[in-house]
Amino acid sequence: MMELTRKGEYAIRGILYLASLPGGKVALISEIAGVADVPKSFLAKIFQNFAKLGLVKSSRGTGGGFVLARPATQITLREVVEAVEGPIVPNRCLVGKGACARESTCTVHPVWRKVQNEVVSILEGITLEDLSRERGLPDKGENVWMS
Amino acid sequence: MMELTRKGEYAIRGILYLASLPGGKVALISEIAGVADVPKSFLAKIFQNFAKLGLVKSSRGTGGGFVLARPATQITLREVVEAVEGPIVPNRCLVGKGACARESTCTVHPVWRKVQNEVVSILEGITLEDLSRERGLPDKGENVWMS
DNA sequence: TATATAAAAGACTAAAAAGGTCATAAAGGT
DNA sequence: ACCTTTATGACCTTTTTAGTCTTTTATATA
Repeated sequence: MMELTRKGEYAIRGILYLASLPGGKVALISEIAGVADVPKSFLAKIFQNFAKLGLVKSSRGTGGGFVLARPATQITLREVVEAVEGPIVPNRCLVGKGACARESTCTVHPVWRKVQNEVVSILEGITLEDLSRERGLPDKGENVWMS
Repeated sequence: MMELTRKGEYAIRGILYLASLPGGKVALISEIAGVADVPKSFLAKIFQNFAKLGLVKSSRGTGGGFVLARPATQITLREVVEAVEGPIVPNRCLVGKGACARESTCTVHPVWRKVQNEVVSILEGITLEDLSRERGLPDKGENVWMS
């Protein structure tokens, strides 16, 4: 249950590479695909979508490529994940008002709502910066991510 | 992302009906399917699996049918969900030791681990009893499930 | 023992989603 | 012009989802 697709993994690896680059440096899709170990034309699709959604900026021709549209501190993991996988919704019941006929009586509903809130808030709390900044060694203590 | 399948929904609705019955009362698959509004032969598969996993007990022939194998207070939503959907694993990386080559360097890893722990602990904290016992009216306050 | 009743098992299917690939077009630089 | 690089859209294969249907096996009861 709840599995990230390959597309999602690829997307994260790709954009994370971009975030690891010195600010403003553009990267070619073939470069990103190489480093992130993702089929090139598949990653291209993913990044074209990122560009549409305003997560990255693209430019064509010589010297073109991709850059983050905003600083890595201002892009959350939630945005990236939702960009590729769609909204985080553990159950059809939660997609929108009236989507589920049972809504008012269903006792499971609030449980899924809570799951949704929990997951969203975890992913919202992590930026690309957090992820591309190398973690301190485990025995140094203070691992922000493990609860 | 993270969507419960129809099978998962059906499973929950079905077993919840069983949990709502006076203890020890058997129900026919056709009865459960009717009440839970699930295609009968599909639900049959689901319940055969539940039986194998020891969530319900089945008996054939006249007077046969299905009963919960344990009291509703001792079956968690986690068990039910994992019985149909498999383990709760937000990312391939988390399925087992060595499943992911990047494991030691991947900074996203701990985030998924945390998501997994959160979700599992929410679902583990809810029993079929909690779900079949009707909730108090919303304005009575104290809704245990909404955070 | 024959019969009706119910779940168990397994084969089968259609439709959708996942996971790509490829050819061509359009834009930008030299 | 020509080369580089992204954009777009058509296409494809494999896997998963969401079932159905038939046959078999177990059980109670007349």
